[in-house]
Amino acid sequence: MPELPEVEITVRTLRPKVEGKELRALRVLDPKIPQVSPLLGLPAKVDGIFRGGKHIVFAFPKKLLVIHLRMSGRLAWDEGESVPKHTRLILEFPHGRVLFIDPRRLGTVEVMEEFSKELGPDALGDLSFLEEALRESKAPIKVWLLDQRNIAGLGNIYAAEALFLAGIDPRRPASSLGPAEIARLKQAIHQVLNEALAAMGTTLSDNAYLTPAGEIGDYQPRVYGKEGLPCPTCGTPIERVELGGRGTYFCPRCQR
DNA sequence: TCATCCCTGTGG
DNA sequence: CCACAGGGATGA
Repeated sequence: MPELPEVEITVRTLRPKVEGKELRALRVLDPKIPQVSPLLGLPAKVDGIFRGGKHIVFAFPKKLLVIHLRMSGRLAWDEGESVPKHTRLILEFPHGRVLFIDPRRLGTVEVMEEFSKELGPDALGDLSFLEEALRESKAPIKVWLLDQRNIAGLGNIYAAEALFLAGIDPRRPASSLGPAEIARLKQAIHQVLNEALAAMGTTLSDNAYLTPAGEIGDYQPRVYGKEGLPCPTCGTPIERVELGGRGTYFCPRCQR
């Protein structure tokens, strides 16, 4: 579910709630999740919360608590008492709590000394590295963009959306993109991510993603999930193919 | 570089 | 019932 914009919105929403606050206790409700509580030495003050690719990092004076939401996870800020269905972890603060809710149980929770993941440059940052990096891979550009070691933050929705805006066929080998196409791609990635941030992310029909405040994201994909529907630009039916095992949506006329 | 697996839920 | 799902680690 969550890609860079959803994770970034999550972090921004939680920041004023948890930064500088004391984490009193941590309750693990799912045996799949490791007992991280002793590792953190609670209670402990949250120095900061930040995003690393799609990871959410709670920074304590000596340790980091790193959460990845994977497909169906989300964090919620809650000041009530009830425990919603699929709650896997609860971070207890004096004035409220953070709930990790994850129906599919694919999300991960770990404690690290320092943040070290094999992540490429952040998708929101300077993308000038793409010129050279794309030359070295024959993988389909869509598959390349989804590999977090290449570029961090894009997922299945926004990779498809960026390629649509750039007018690039997702099946094209990365190394086949010319300078003008790469320039369009860089611009399109930033545009799509910034649009999604402004919209507070994307909430699909299943409502799996909500901000920590419980609000939906208003981003409206142009091609993702739109198989058979008319392309917003030219009206040609959107097609779906499988790339790297993931559903991939594109306009066969606008994207070449 | 690919399939397979991890899980559970939903929609056709 | 089967297909599919905003992600990623793993092993062949």
